[in-house]
Amino acid sequence: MMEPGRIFFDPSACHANMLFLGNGDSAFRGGGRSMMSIEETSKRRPFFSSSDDLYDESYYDDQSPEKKRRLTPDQVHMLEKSFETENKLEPERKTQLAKKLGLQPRQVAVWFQNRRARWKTKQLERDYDVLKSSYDALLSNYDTLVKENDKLKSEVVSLTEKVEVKEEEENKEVDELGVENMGNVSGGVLLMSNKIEDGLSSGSGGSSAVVDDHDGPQLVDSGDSYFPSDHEYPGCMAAVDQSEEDDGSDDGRSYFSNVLVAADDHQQEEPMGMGWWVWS
DNA sequence: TTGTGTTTTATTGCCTCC
DNA sequence: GGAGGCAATAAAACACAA
Repeated sequence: MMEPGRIFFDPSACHANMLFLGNGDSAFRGGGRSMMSIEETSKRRPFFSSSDDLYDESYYDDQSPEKKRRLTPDQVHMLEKSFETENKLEPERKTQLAKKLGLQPRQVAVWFQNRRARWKTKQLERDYDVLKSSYDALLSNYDTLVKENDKLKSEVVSLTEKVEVKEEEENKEVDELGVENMGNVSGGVLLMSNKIEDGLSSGSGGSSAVVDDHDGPQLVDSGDSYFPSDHEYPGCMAAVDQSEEDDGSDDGRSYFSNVLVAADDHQQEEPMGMGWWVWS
């Protein structure tokens, strides 16, 4: 059984690559690259007809030299390993890889180019997921805060009403006493003074006191926040923990990692000197 | 078997860097 | 101006459901 990759070491098979790819890596590049001629275009080879063909010896014997092939699993594996090490290809490494794999340098370059594009697409998907999780968490916390705020507002209204009722009762009492002690001014003043003192001392048990300062009752801040503390709503600004997804072999590097870095401590920072990744 | 969506390999044109 | 990167795209291979 001939190993699928061997076709690329076979001179006749290499001829097929040459026909399609031209004579060198830069043969098709812009500037110095020459455009593919009509004749060359017409010589495009089809890929393998099926994955079984990859291992079918007769397939290689029978097919015309123009047949374009998919890379063998071994070739892809080696390319993946190389990509994992470094996602960009210096000319020397490209030549070495091409020799090793029996491919044209141009094929290796194209494979790396396409592989980078695939990586970028995946990365964008991951970034989207992270952002969406972060957004959902923020939205949820916002709803909680709105509800809490409404609850506190209704409490304030209720307490205010109670204070007003009590004040009215006290005013009535004072008025009644004032009528009874008409002519005894000093006694009335003394009684009113005592009532006021009683009222102040009886309402000062909590951390916040309601007092009458002529402009209506107010909440006096005793140090506790009106709003729920950060302790009460932890992670309000933090993104949801992003665990490694899919095959786990890719990095969590983000195209907008700066945006999320403060929000997600768990976001993995890839060593950008091209520490590398693979997903299968 | 066939239609359809996805993946892979390769081309093209434009851009940037040296 | 050449080399190489990237986005967009073509087209064949592949996967899979009906």
